[in-house]
Amino acid sequence: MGESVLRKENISDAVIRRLPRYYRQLSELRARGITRVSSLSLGREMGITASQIRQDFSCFGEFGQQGYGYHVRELCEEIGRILGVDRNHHLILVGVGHLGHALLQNFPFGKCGFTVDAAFDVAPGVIGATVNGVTVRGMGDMEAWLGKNPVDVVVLTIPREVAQSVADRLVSLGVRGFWNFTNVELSSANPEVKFENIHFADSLLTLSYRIAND
Amino acid sequence: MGESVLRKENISDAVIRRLPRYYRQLSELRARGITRVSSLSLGREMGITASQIRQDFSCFGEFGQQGYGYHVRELCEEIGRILGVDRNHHLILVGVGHLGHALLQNFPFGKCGFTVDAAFDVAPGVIGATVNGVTVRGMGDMEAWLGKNPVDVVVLTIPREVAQSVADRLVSLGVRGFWNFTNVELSSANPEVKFENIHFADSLLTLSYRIAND
DNA sequence: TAGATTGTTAATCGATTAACAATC
DNA sequence: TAGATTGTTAATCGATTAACAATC
Repeated sequence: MGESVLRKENISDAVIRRLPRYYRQLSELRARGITRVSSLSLGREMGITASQIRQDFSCFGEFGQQGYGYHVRELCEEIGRILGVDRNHHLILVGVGHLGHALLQNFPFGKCGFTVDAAFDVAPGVIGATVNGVTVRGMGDMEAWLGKNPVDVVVLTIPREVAQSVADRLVSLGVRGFWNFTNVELSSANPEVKFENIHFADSLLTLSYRIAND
Repeated sequence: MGESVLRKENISDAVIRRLPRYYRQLSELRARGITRVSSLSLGREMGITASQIRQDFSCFGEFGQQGYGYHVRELCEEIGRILGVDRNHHLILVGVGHLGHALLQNFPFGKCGFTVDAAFDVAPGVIGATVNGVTVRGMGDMEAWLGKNPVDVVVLTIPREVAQSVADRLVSLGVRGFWNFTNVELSSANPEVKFENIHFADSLLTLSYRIAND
């Protein structure tokens, strides 16, 4: 028990997307001082079957104990490790507009295991500024800066028109992960490069559909 | 052909979530001046099988023509109607912090079919201000204001601690749709109430997982 | 020990893909 | 007409749920 090695070859996207929810729920149980949880009770709280929870966890190891359930802190830390919360990834943000600014100010990058090393923008007005401890640099400095400071992920909060070209440029500089807030589908010839999209408009439109239909 | 009535009883969530992507892609084809598209070519551009595209569309009507394919403008408008882009929904935003501010400034609510009627906050500093044409009111005014101005959707950009209680309050005032940016799972006893979540942290954590694993 | 609950195997369900007759 | 492509039915694939032996 307790080995956080990958046991299954192909973890489905559906499973991966449930992991952060487990992590959140377990963190909350922890905060509430609860030390033990069964798949049944966790499932009830999350609206998920106990079966699914056990199946999901079994992709990554054996974290429970028959007759007892799961130790909340251990399971929470285990899932945190699976998600990479302890890896101290490095990240930069490109595009310090309203949204980029809001993320720099509010978003708990640290809690997700990320350190924000820099921000970049084209507007002379913001270049040189410091937002929540992060220095804003000119986009022209990206090559030199990334040469010395490799990063794992780039947050893209730039206009959609330039998203793909900026992404291409960053891929050529070694970036392999993009947190994409532009409402376009980005792609790369290199399959190692991962894109995670936050499509605001898509999200609101599904809500629009649902309030009018089901 | 061309009837945008619901033909299937239960449209799966997966289908609904693909609709905005179709809408985006078709809008782009339109902007590029392309008038005709087949399920095969649309699928190639989107990384989806032609079969799936035809299955998806057939949930809502018969929009194509054998031997020809789909008329881009018609199909785009049809999907826009399905998503409710033409319904002129009304919306308010609650929580005018950095993120709320950014959404008010940047997000194209109008293109999604929404009119922003007001914003609310607790901070005396922002109450009375106008952000991108939207007046910020005190949360104490919500009851009176919503009594006179019913809305379809509330954007929640408030601290997570107060999210559920504010949502409850709004549900009791007749709100049936929430665009939830707080990183908590909200719920309502009323199954008519829909929650659409944007979980930033969950999204970044799945990216964190993927850059380290597959 | 008896009861509880796991991890896993088997059964079910639903979603995706393939195939094809209909027809523009 | 011949070629292309639809909408739909059938086949396949994968994900969820149920069942249960193992065991704490």
